[in-house]
Amino acid sequence: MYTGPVNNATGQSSPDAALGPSAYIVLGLLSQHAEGTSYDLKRWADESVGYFWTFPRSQLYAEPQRLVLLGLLQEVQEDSGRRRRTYSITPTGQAALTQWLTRPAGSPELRDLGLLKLFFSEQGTPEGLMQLATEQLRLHRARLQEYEELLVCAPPQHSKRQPLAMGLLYERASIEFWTEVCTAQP
Amino acid sequence: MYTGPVNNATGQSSPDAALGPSAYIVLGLLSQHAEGTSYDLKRWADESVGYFWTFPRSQLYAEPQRLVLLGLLQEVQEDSGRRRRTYSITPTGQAALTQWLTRPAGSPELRDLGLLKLFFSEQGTPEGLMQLATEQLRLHRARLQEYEELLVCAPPQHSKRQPLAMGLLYERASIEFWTEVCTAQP
DNA sequence: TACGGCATGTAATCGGTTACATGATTTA
DNA sequence: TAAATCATGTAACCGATTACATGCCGTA
Repeated sequence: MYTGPVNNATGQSSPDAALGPSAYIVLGLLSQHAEGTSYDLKRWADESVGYFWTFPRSQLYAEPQRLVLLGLLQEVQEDSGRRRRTYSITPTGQAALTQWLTRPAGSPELRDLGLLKLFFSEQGTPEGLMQLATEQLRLHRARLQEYEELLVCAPPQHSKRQPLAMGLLYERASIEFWTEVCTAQP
Repeated sequence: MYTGPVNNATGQSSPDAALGPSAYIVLGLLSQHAEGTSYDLKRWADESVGYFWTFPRSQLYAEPQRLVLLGLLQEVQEDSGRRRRTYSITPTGQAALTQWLTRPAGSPELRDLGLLKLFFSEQGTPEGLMQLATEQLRLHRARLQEYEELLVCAPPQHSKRQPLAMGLLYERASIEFWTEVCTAQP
């Protein structure tokens, strides 16, 4: 039985309690690079986290605005021309970022559309299944090659090379898997 | 037992091109099992696709409603007691499902919060990083064990065992990876 | 100077998540 | 029969995606 509304909030919410991952991507990128516009963020993301975590460009316009309102970012807007906004991280923002790093990350999911289709593949034709498998093989092979090239010129820091290493392991596993799917077809 | 009215839609057959993955999960599950309530869907999902693609329970109330409006599902509501809704797939829905299967799935993403934190781990402490790595190791090991047990009693069809096989590969790769992260720390 | 591509932003919409709420059934 | 648990639904909010627009700049 429900005994009434539980409202234990004092109206003073912990500032960064419920930020999404993309908020921390913005904070993280602005912590590495001193400052940047939404467009800069887009470029930085595309060649780093973008390889395993993507989102549309418009997020990088909306998200910083929210973070400014929360005091985690500081914004400077040109007063002429394009009036573009340049963001930088505040001490509060930096604190929120490092505090986020200490919280557990939880269990990741594969969330793979290809696997989903495979799971329901009985509803389709064997040819369709084969198409799916060969498409996935092609994509994973391309990804793998891309990663191998990236690894050559990747920055020396562990934190930047390691995710790439996981990418390699994942792509190789995927290639093994879809190859197996291909050959297991009657 | 089910005496309620059939809620049928205007069946506008305009392109279903823009349905999200969860729509197809619902369609797929209702294609395998003849019919079911939202709660049934939840149970089926939890013990099948739920291992690599999760979503909150409330989705399984909202999504079928949308699909009924589109004419892809048929709904029968009890007229007494809980007035619960039982859904079944229509021929149109079945067609939408099989057609979805033929469309390319695209490149999957890791979208792993742990990797994200690792990527930004320079902003934190070495101890925090070690915590992250050991947490991830623990979670992946638990997942791996779960999958191995599932494999024993999994249904014989390829389409159901194969995603599990990918799960095994992924978990093993992840364990290898986070172990390496642990030992690479100074 | 016209054009194409790079850069920059907003609005509308919708799916997904969280929180709220209650009915029905089993069990202590 | 009270309590716990299973089962079922709705509402509000918000992040994320899509679509819409337009400004600036290098170069042909």
